[in-house]
Amino acid sequence: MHFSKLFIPTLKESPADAEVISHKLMVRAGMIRQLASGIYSILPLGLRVLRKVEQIIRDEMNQIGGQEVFLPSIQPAELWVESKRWDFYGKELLRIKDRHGREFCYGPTHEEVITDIVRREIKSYRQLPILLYQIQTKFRDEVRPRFGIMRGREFMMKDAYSFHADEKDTQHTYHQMAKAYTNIFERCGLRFKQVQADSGTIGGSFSHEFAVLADSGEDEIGFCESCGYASNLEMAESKPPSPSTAPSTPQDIKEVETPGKKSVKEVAGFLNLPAHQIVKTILLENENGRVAGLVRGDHEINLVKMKNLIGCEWLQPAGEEAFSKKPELHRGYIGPVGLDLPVYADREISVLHDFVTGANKPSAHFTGVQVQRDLKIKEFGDIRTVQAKDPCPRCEDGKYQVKRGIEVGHIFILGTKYSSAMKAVFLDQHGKENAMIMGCYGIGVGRTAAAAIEQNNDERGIIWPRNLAPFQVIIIPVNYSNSDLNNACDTIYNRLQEAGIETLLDDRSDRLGVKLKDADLMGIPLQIIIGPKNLSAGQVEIKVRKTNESSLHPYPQVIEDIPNILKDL
RNA sequence: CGGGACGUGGCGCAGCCUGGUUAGCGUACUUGACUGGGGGUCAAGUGGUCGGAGGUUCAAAUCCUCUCGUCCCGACCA
Repeated sequence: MHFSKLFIPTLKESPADAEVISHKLMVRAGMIRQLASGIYSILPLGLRVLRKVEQIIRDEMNQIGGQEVFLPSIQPAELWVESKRWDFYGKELLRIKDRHGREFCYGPTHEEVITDIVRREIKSYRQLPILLYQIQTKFRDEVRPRFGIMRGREFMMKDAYSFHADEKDTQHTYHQMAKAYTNIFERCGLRFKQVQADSGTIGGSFSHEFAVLADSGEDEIGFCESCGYASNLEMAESKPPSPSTAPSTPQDIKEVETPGKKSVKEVAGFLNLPAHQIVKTILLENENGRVAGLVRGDHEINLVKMKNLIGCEWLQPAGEEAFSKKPELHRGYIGPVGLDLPVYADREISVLHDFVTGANKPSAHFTGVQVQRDLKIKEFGDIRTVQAKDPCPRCEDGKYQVKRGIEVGHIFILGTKYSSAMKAVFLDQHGKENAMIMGCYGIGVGRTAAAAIEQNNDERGIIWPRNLAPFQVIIIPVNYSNSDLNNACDTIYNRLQEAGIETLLDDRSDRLGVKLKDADLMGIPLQIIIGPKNLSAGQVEIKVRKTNESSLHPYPQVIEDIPNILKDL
């Protein structure tokens, strides 16, 4: 392709509203433009990259027997009512009405549609399993879109769904899928981790995320270098505490005045005690009312883990009205002693002695509190968020590390959540009717491309991993109107094209500096720079974007070497 | 949804506090000349009525009210 004919509007400066590096660079490199909050137009250069990601995904999906489909993005409300998600999905579901007033939504995901298709067409265990996937635009009316294409409201996603006759077969596909995802992200040149994850709104029994390690990531990943255990921090297990020996003479419970001392830090400082001798009481609400959670003062409560412990639908911090309705509760002075609520405590609490809690009255705390003697705990469990340097739950000496990650893929086993609700059933060998077991598997296509930029860039621009690069090679003449240079460029260009190497020829009349800056910005892996002095000496310069190293090669022999040079990038 | 900020040619910004000439700068764009190995120089140009509506005033980019949009920080997700 000739640069002068392409629509690649590069920019010298980053737009003011771009925050993360991938967003800035995608806009500057002329890959995307914003239309509205979280809604982007993909320009030619951007589309080339997305197509690369898609092709890798297709390839790996097909490898494990996936069949590509293309489902409607506009979906009738009835299906969503059937799955109970019409109400449950909330405001994120973009709802629309047609001219007859019939309700539809713009699909944020496609479990309903795919389950509907499968239940109509598949009746027998003989037709199972089946794995269908699509690459398509989704719409989620996010509370807060941000980071450019990384968290858009409209975005390109690969979603796959599998249907099975039994659990074992579901798990088989799940593991194949995990392997395929690993292949995909490796081929995309990403550094990532497969981490244990919560199954979130979609529900189900087990689930992994694929997280690309990057500081701009919105997730936190806890992992152990020793044994390889890795989990989203919202699910990461903590190691059970080792039993501590109770002091022979436990302190008596005593009320102390702590005026104005509300936070753990303030109370610990005031009483001259370490933070882990303070027990925090967090007031929460779920569908059944209020509950309390207890964690050590130096720990943070983990709502996801606590929700799973309780087994409730949802769980969130109690709002302000919870305090105004219950005058006996005082913010900063709540404690579990005599608290008339179900109290769930982190396991670490069970080995504490002589600790401090709020006294449920203003400006007072209890000291010398003992678990057995003073507290009524409904259940102990792992409800705290692990921290860096915590011991690994899976091996002897490992310690947690915590890094940020971008969730680019997520795989779930859904069980029969949708198939039961929507009656997707089949007859087994014995002629008995069963609900199909389902799995679902997503990859954010644009997010994957953005994540690749987050991991591969420098002050000059993008450094595309080879397999995602919009072009493999860019030919940059110092002056394309010079006939010698022009000839050499055309020769190289034609030969590379014939060899199936995607090549961009910068035939613009701009000065060299402009062309080099753009080439660096766009991140094309290999630059071939052709100038009059080198050429008359029978040489051209080859520069590797990643290392910024350039070398002179004899022309025209160099043409034969390019494929090999590319291979090593 | 709660908290904060911003909206001035394509892009990046100044002007606003303390209303008052033709709204300014950089860049981009057009034309010409020179130049030609890292966003070059000079010259001449094109392009905005200051997000929108209402108000105050002799006079509003500037003050007030409302509104729309965008971004950032926290609870959700590919």
